[in-house]
Amino acid sequence: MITNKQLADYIFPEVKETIEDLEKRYPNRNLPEGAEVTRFAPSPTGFLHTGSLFMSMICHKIAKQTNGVFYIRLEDTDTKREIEGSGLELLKQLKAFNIVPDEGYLGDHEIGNYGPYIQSKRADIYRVVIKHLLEQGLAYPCFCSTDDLAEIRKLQESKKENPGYYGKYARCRDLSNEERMERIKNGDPFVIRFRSSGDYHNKIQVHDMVHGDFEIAQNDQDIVIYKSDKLPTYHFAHVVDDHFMRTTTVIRGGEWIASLPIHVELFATLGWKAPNYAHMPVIMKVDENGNKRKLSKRKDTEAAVSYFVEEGYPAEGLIIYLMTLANSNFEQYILDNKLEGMDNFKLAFDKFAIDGSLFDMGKVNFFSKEFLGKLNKHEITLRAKAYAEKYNPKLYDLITRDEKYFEEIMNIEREKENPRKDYEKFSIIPDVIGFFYDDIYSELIKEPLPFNEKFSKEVIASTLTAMKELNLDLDEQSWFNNMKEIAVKEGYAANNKEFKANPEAYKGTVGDVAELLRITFTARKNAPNLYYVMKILGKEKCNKRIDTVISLLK
RNA sequence: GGUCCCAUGGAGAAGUGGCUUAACUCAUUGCCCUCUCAAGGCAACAUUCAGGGGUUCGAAUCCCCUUGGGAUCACCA
Repeated sequence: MITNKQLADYIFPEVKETIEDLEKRYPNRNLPEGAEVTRFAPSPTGFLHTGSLFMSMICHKIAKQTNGVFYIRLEDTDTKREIEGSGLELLKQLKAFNIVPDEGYLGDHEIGNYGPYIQSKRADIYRVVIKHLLEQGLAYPCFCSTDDLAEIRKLQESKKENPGYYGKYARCRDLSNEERMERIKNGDPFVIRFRSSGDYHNKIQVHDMVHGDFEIAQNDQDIVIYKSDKLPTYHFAHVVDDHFMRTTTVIRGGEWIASLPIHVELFATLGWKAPNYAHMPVIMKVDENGNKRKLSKRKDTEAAVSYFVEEGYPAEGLIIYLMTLANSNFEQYILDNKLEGMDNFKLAFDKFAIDGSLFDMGKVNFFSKEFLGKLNKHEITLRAKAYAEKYNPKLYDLITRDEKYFEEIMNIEREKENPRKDYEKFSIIPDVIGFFYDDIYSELIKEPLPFNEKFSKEVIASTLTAMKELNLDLDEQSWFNNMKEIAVKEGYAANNKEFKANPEAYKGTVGDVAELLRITFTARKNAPNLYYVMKILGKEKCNKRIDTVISLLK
């Protein structure tokens, strides 16, 4: 008779280590009381999803605020879906959002004593545990093909029973070791399944850091733990890795709640203490039919973190927004603290929303504007330049033509208590301030200028000509008074009141004059403060633009 | 369909039996300021907490039902 041990040895002859060896190799971490060891465990299947950024931000923050450890583990056991190079890209993206792991996979190398941190490189570790399970009769090889599985499922559906590989449907569960051995020798492809002792009709009590306590049916599925490609499945790898990497709290998406019974049983069977779990709400979006659904990378631009990077959103804007989604009291905190950072904010699991909330682009814009608004001219220029160099040649060209000039433009109404908040992202800068540059200006004035139709060409021309005398060397108030004086001389009312009292007596008001000038200099009706626009352009250029516009009128 | 979770305004939410004629933030709208815009200031926006029953002197808050929404049921993670 063939024993479990003999079978296990036959399947994994090369595995000599035991679980005890692994326990020694990965000792408990020596950390202060209350320190959390968290991890972000992405699959290298593409670029960073906004939901993943959300998750990793939380893991990072929780570890930081408890003086714990935040590490990254690459879950690359699905070789079919793997996209070459995306692991490195993931790390770069995280770094752009100031999420830097203390330990683990770093893209091109790894640090830490609990590695390897790439699952495909941990095959030997999984095998030690699987061999142990095999020896104990807690796992067994399964030879069922996809067709067999489909057949089982069909049968179950027809009988309205739960689908899956369990109980009497687990055909390979009670094969004799002789038969198993023979089929393996025969070269039959196989997977290894965990032998569940659970009963679906029994409930287990589970605890979750954000959901609290709830009941859920026991697992009774003999899940695959070792695939035919000799790599573990998620469930198994999670249990083994988080145990030996000594994770204290597993922070992951709410979609994992349903498989919690599997993980609970696996931990219990192995005699290991399960980590705490914190299942996060999933970020949602309303689709065309008015239904909520998960933010989808295929359908929603805002689902890809790269979108925000390429558009030039400040990383802080998105992070602040995501933090408000995590703990809604963060919003008040960050506003009270003038967006100065979150180091003193305590993220609490029990303050998380349980249901997924809708992604609100408007609020991302708001926080981004706020953030960009409080940067000084130097900082915003540096950031804009760094962004433009990578993603926006047009903007990069504008900045590098004359960085000081660009800085002054950025500085319009910036150095004050409540600065302008014109930009939520760098990519819109050229559209907003392009008129400051002659070549863009000359493109803009090819379109008809939006002058008020009540003014004849002659009036516009004479008014503009008179305004050439406007003194720019004054402070703002005196400058405006000067403009008023000239305007009055030209037949405009000094203010609205006077104009309204006797509309026939005037061509218009100073406001109209300011508008004429604004349109002349910027080719638009709306622009930043006229005084600063003129100061930055300079007297000479202003008068030149006046001449240009007058010539266009004819 | 089974299992689990959730349900306060356009959005994020506070609220854990009386302090709530429901806070705060974004969005929207209006007014003020004003050379336009941005910013700023002020105001409006749920007579009511999905609906219905109950418990209670008293419920958004506790219980039940209904309805609606979400998650999940792979050799994917």
